[in-house]
Amino acid sequence: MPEMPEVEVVRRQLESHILHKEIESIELLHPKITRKNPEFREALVGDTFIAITRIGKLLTFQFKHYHGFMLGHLKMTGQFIYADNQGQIGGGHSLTKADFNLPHKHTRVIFHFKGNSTLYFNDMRLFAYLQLVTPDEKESIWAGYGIEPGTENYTWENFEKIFDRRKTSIKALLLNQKVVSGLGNIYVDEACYRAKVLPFRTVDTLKKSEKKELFKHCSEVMMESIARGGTTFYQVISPDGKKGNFSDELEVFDRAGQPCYKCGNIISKIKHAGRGTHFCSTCQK
DNA sequence: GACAGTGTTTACTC
DNA sequence: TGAGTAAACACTGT
Repeated sequence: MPEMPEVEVVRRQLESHILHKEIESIELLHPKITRKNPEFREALVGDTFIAITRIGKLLTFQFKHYHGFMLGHLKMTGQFIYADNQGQIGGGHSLTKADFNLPHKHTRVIFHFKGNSTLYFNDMRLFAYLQLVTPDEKESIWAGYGIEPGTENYTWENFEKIFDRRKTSIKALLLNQKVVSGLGNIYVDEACYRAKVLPFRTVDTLKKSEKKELFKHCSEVMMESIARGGTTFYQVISPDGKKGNFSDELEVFDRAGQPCYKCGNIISKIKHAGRGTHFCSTCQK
């Protein structure tokens, strides 16, 4: 599910719940999640999370003692859920881990903290991972990411350069994490709609004014989504067990066959760049 | 029951 | 090097 706004919401909630808590034990329920690293548990038990950062959709955890990082990627269906020592999800509202049947058959890793709180890492499809890396590995992985909305390197000067010598489609370019980091299928479709460009156009046909619109809306759509807790369709994704409500703001994604809010034309859906792609053929050129 | 589709990324082609 | 496709997997919806 998650794109950058959803991962950022997860990061913030994890930060508020698990920092400075000592890891008492770890249950590894599926070897693939930790990339079959036999030292995973041994490396982290007794240690403490001290920082959680993010680049694009990649979470990066830092520890008090372990000299290295744990990278966490949710891919399509990964989720973290936190339960406090009373079993309350997110540490104190009406939901409990019984409401989520935790742990369940898709729970892959469980962190037990001193004081009896728990962090569950669930993933249905087994694409997600929690991986230990050295500081050098972390640096080189981070260096591979493109410019990211909401950070200082997301400037018009840098954005304009991503179109140089490229002939791929707008959608394929914006989905490429090495070029722009954080955008996924939902927000690319939404940004193209707001910028009034068709996502399958090749980037060499874009006018400067259109590139400027994309620059603006790629960032705006993600910032608005973070403010609303992200986009959630049918799975709860955040450690607090709460749903984001940015799905109420989606103008084209998942709206195939329904009328465009601006012109009333029916929203189209095609497959492009290997992904479901939504657009209004009247509003977007 | 079979099969297409799913929000990500990467390895593999050409 | 860039671009397109399939595959990793387990579900849901038709």
